[in-house]
Amino acid sequence: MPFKARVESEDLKRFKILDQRMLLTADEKKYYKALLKGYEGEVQFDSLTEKLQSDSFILNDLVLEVNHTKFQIDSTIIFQNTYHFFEVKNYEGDYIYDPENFKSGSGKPIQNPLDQLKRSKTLIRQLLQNLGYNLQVEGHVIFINPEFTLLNAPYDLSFIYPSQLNRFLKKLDMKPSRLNNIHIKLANQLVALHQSKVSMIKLPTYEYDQLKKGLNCKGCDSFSVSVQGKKQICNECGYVEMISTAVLRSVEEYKLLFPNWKINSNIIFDWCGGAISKRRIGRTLGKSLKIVGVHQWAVYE
DNA sequence: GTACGAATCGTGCATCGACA
DNA sequence: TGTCGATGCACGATTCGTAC
Repeated sequence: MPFKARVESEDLKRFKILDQRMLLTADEKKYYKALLKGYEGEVQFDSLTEKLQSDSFILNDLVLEVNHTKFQIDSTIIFQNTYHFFEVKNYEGDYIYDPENFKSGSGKPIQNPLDQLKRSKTLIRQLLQNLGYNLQVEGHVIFINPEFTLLNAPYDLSFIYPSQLNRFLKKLDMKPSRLNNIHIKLANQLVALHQSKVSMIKLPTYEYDQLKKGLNCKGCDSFSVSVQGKKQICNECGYVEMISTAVLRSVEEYKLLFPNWKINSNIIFDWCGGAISKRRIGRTLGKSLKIVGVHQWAVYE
């Protein structure tokens, strides 16, 4: 059980909704797929670190700030004498190592993860120093995807390839470690310093009118659904969901995309594409949300 | 499988009440 | 004073769970 678990960021959720409800440009789509793949890789790495038996604290996904510089750490493990941090890459296919430019198989230059690692290491050292801790800092780039190959790579202990991952974690797990109150204090401080509201994701611009309205399927995201009694049935995959649940799920999407907008049955009626009557929507909202005000000034919170 | 009751839903109508 | 969205009520239809 990690000291700080990873949660899917609100911006990634927003991107997913936008992908379903509007036509993204090719670049936006590519960017979203890369973000999603990166997140999946991090989750995959989390599932491996969770198995560690040694006395350690795992903190996933930290966004910290030192001297007005923000930086993100995919995964952190605090041992007795060492602060391990990890940059997880879910790259797939052949990549070519070049000290100047890391290149994908197609020859497209990408940022060398070692540069990112060095920068994070410097900032972490500064942060620990500022907080008054004297721990050794070690960083690694984890290539999590088994289909990844890095050509022309120098021997560098900072890179952990898929074939090395299990051995690496096993070695890490054998590290003698005994945590005490100082480590608990550090872990709590890091969680407190974590800037959950800061997002490194750049969302496409969107407006209500350009978004697709309607209820969608929880199983396959299709908007081709039928309402039969109390249930919504997907015409594509056959997934069955209670109407009330589908409406509330849709309301959550609306709230994510328009956090400052008011919610009433009329707006949600439109957001759901008019598939469900306003009275039914009103009843559903009334059961799960708090209503403030009356008549046309009523707002659900 | 059938019967039954409870819960839920859709519809229509009237009413409420702050606002323009 | 008209507008407009929420609300209450009545009624019938549908769905669901339970017992037999």
